[in-house]
Amino acid sequence: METENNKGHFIESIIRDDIANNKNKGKITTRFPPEPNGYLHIGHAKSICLNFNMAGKFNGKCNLRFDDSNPAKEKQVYIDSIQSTVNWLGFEFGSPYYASDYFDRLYTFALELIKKDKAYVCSLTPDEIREYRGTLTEPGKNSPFRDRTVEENLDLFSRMKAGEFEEGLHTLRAKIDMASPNINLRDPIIYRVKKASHPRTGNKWCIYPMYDFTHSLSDALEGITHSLCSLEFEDHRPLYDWILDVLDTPCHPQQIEFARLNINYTVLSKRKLQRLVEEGHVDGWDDPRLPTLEGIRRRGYTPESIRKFCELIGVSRKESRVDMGLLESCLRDDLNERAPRVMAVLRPLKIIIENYPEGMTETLEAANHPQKEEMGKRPITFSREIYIEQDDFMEDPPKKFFRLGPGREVRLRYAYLVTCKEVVKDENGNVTELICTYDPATKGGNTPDGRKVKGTLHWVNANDCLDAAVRLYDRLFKDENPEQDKQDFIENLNPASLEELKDCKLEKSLEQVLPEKVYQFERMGYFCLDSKDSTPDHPVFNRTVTLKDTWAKLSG
RNA sequence: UGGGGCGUCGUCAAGCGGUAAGACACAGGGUUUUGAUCCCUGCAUCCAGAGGUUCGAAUCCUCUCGCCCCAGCCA
Repeated sequence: METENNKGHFIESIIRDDIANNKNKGKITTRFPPEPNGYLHIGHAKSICLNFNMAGKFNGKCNLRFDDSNPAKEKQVYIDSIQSTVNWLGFEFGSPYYASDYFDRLYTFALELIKKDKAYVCSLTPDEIREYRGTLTEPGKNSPFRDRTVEENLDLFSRMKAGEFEEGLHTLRAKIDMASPNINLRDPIIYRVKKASHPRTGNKWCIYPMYDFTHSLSDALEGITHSLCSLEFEDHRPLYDWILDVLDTPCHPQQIEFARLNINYTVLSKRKLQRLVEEGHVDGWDDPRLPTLEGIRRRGYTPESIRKFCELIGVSRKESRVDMGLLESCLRDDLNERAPRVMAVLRPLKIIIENYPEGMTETLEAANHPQKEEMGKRPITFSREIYIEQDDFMEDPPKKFFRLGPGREVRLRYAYLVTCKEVVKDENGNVTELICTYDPATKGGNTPDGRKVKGTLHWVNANDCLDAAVRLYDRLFKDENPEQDKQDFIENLNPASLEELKDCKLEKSLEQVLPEKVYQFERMGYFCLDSKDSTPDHPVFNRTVTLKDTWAKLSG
């Protein structure tokens, strides 16, 4: 799949060089460090693939580590969901790691910092801290508590840990430089009091380490060699390095930043996704319209297609917005290979074949995949009454329309050639039924006389089919970039992102299928059983993705 | 008008001083019992702009322009 001399993206180049120079003894260890405060989305998939693939490619290891240092936002459900999602994507991580498992060691590191006079307990209020921090263009000023003695700091910090102080009264701050042009270096807070119960450590702690402190040290403790993160952490790298330089740590991982993923016609920020769910614009975190991995999975996306997508988009430092069409293309590519073909009529129009014997039923053979004989064949039944797609008939068709019309002949896939003899309408002039004739010589859809038929339609036997509901999904937003400032992205929601068809007729073989198994409804797209709302009595199918549709493009 | 980044085809993205890969999209054509798949073909004389260095620059230098990130006791 990849050429031998392909050097890969810039991170891969760095890793190759490091291995060539025997840095870290030639070992590679990466990590995927989600905070368990939400569900994973396709943007996380990029990071997951990057980290696991780099480790895999160079005989290394990738840790799944929960960055759980803020109990106010984190929950066990997210921890569970994240693990199963990473596994579903196809990556093995053994047992997960938790930053919370390092709380004791992190506390000891904080003590070390204090003893080295590189940290102090600050008793400014939150407002004062902000004030003292300065602005983007003005330097900050030193906290009046900056010169507390080591003893005093040790005492105060241990009392913070003991729970003697309420939230907001004291913080532990790194003593760096209040005049630094990099705001992250203006004595960043590294510990705060938070009297919250933690999903894993319960009430053991009432002080919790901040991200920069936790992350750099967790990386070092795990022997991470390459700490890959997104661009917005670039400004944090000096702090990451400062912490690891000042403290006596097992190693000093290299932080490398890359651009996070953006995709058009959707949003990929936890906050925005959360709003969509909480305000009820979608039906939960696993709504098939959402770019969450649980949503995408329910929709019918395969892990393989997501991994392929992540490979194709590349890794760079340029902020970009990838075309949703590429994701869909990866999906179709994969589904085209593995999805069995089947026939289903979504908007039924009844056809009566007047010269076909009443009460007769024939069993015909249909291929499960036109290009893959090994996928076998299945029986389908045919009778006097069948359904075809409403869109496959036009009373007054344009010349380029080669489906059914009055007097026209088409092929019913795997069955017979039929000709439309009569159009039956109701009192409002709506077409309700078609009377056709069939040519017995064309069984199987063959034309022994060699005559050409342009159109081949899918159909379902009216006397031997399954009733089902089918959900047609479209993009969630109308605009390519729903996050444009000025307007609220909610206003950009596509009102037609979900259309539910309730009177669909499916071929009988679909009777006992499992969710996540995707089928191609020939000429209609790829579909799978919904994992949540489907019941044996009332099956519900989701449209995973449409087929490429040249005709739709031509006909507007 | 503080600091840190980024600007190569419509969208991603290779390229690392030797004369613009690839993918998606798009446009033509062929095959086809899915207007699907598959198969051909085309698609940046040009790399944000302007100067400069060089035999030679998207690649080096200078300046200009544009966009993104940072002032949570979030990560």
